[in-house]
Amino acid sequence: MMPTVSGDLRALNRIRVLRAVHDCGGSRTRAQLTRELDLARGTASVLVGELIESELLAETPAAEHARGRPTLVPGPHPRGPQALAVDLREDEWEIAVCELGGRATTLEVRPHDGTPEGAFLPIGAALRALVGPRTVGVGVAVAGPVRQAAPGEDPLVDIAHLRWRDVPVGELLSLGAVPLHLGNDARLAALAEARRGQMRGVEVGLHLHIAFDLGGSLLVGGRPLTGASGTAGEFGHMPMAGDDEPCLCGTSGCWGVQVGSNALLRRLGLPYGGGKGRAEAGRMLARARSGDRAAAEALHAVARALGKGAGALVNAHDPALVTLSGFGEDLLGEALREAYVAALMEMRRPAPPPVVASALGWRGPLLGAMESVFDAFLTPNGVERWRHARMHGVMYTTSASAPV
Amino acid sequence: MMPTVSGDLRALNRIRVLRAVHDCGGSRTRAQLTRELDLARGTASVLVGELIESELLAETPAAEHARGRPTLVPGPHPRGPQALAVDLREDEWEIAVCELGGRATTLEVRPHDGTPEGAFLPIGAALRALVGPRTVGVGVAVAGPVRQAAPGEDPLVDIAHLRWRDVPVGELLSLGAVPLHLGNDARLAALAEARRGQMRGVEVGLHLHIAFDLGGSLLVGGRPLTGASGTAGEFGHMPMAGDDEPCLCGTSGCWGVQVGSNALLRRLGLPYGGGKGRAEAGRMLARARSGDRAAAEALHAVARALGKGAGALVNAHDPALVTLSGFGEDLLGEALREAYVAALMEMRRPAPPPVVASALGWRGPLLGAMESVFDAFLTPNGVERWRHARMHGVMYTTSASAPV
DNA sequence: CGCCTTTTGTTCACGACTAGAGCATAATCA
DNA sequence: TGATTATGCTCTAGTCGTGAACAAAAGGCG
Repeated sequence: MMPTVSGDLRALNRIRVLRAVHDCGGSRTRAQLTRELDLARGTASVLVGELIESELLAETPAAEHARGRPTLVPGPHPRGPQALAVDLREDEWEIAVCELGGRATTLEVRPHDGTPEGAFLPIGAALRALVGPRTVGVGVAVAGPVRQAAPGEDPLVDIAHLRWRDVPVGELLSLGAVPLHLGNDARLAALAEARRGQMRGVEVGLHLHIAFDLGGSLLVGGRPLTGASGTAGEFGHMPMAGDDEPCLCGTSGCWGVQVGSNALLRRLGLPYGGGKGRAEAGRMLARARSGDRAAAEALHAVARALGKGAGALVNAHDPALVTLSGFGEDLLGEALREAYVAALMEMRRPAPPPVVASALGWRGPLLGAMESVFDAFLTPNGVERWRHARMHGVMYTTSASAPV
Repeated sequence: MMPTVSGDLRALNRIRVLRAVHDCGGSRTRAQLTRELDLARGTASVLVGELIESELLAETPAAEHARGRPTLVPGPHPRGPQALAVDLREDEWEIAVCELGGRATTLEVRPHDGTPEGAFLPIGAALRALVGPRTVGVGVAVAGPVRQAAPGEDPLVDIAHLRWRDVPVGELLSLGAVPLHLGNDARLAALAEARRGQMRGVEVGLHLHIAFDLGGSLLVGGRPLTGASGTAGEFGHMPMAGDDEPCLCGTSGCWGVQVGSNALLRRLGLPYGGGKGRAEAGRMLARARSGDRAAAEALHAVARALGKGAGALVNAHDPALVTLSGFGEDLLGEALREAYVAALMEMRRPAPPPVVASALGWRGPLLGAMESVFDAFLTPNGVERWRHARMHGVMYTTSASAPV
């Protein structure tokens, strides 16, 4: 992504325009974009013209006018690029179709039986029915680490709760040449938060996604870190809780064992694990809110564990903000805050990074899956391939026949 | 750093050439560089010509010839940019002068009395005597967190061992308009390791620097993360050791309390802390190597603590490699390795990231301080300011009178 | 010793890009 | 209705990198 010739400049500026339109959800006028991106009016004219011609953007009249000549609003083209996004949780999955600008329309929500085939074969069938000439990629959020041993190899998924080991999601989905972007749910929730949530404009942030257990991601420069093989953010498997309980990951004392709906149900002596108990956990949270002593005590214990670990992570990574998605919102409160501040180094206590609820809640992973597709598309390669495909009337793929 | 006009292209390519020369230590021929950077011969000709004219590079004849016309080797110019680098440890400091390409010449090594004034006033005097028209910045590595509350504000330093709080290093050094780059020693050791050590070419790596206690840095894309206020990498203040001993940072159970020369001496019942005991710790390590039971047991306990925490960090961040500098090299061995693997998630055990000794050892922080200066210099702003200064015969500074 | 081969440095015509100015356009305001 | 204002469009000027043609400086070889 380092331009060396003037042709690269044009490609880069095309992407700057598309990215700006996408990030603002198609709400800015062309004149505003021109100023924001510091382009000459003539340059913007040429750029937008090209993007309209290649069916990447379409302009609609602006609703409100000031004094001068009315300006237009660039937004998604009716035949423009589409991302398919999937959120696969331990107990159900959801598919949405998304356009440039970030509008996501949920098409299907269905439970699954907890086996890789039971989950991914129906998802694959549903996706294949949706793929068309507008599709630029499929993004899938899964509730476990996504591991890519070497670049080019198929990524594998493990979900300890469900006893999934080395699940070849790509094979099970059978999407052919359609680009597949697989990602961990917590990381994708963080990505969505960075683009359209509380993390907007935050240089360094920590996002924690609490569902059955705990996942997270460190956001740097608006992008979640991936690690060498794609499995960064497994903060739950650091021994920060001070106990020695065994964890399904193969070690013991893991922080994640103490945080999440599994931990809550375990503390209340209820059955947990295996991807079951989402509704039950919700009921317990409601009871805690309405004064049930035992439920409240369990919730506070979980909140304290979350706060302590969050404080330790803040010590280590110095984020400006901490956001919580999934059940995290329900854990916010005095118990969390006390444990959090107590875990902070004295140096950080005068101005502790705020801990706040995610703006996207449970929709984070799905929206992040969408963003991961558009992130791959809004690159010189991606956009040039689209233009090439539109010029020659072929499908958009990452393989062959496209200019490198 | 996003080019939009063709002039930015030239500036960017200038930097690509300078960066390549710097990173290879001035060992590549012009023809090699041209191929590596994928430039046309004509372009390279113009670029190098400009860089020589502005006294950034000088060409010397290549020692060995192949068949054709002999090529030249671009290297540092005799009147070219210089960085001053300082490594401030708890007990002594060192100053070196460095040129483009990375050659560092140590000028002075002196002990200090452990007070901010006792350390920084003499350093400031020494630096002011060295500053000249070639100076493009001063880099200082300090053995504690460097905190910048808001951009533009003077960074402050805390070193708990020495009871330093909010030390205004910039004021004490009084360097006037010379750009000052202050950094944590562990982070700078990681930076040096990424540029000229084992971390070369590693996308995601974890570096741990063990001195009196423990510091570290996560390397992403060849750059150490800094955090929101510059204090990322304080991994030692996560409660990963499983104990509850109080830490000078204000909390308890900190991993860093169990790792480093302070921990080693404490386990042996010897006096420790306050920036004293480096030599004593060295003697104990030698004793352990030569078979002393008590010393070996203490060393192994420290190594196990280091291994356990390193494993936890690898679980969380998924690096491809872990490097150890300072005393870390002495802690490598079976005790560390066992604790390390035991702390890894089962998923990571088939191919655990190697844990190896740093290539730069104790020189890491100093060389990292140098790299931090050149990192700031090898940017469009930095190089354009140098060219501007050389054209008008003025000093290089970050302030005023320079083109933005 | 002289000539051919090989590799590198230099020069220049060419195409591509953006900035910026001048002009056209389409609304609001008085 | 005409002045004002902000925006879109068109065209020229300046800059950049490419790539080909040419010059230069060595080694290889008879």
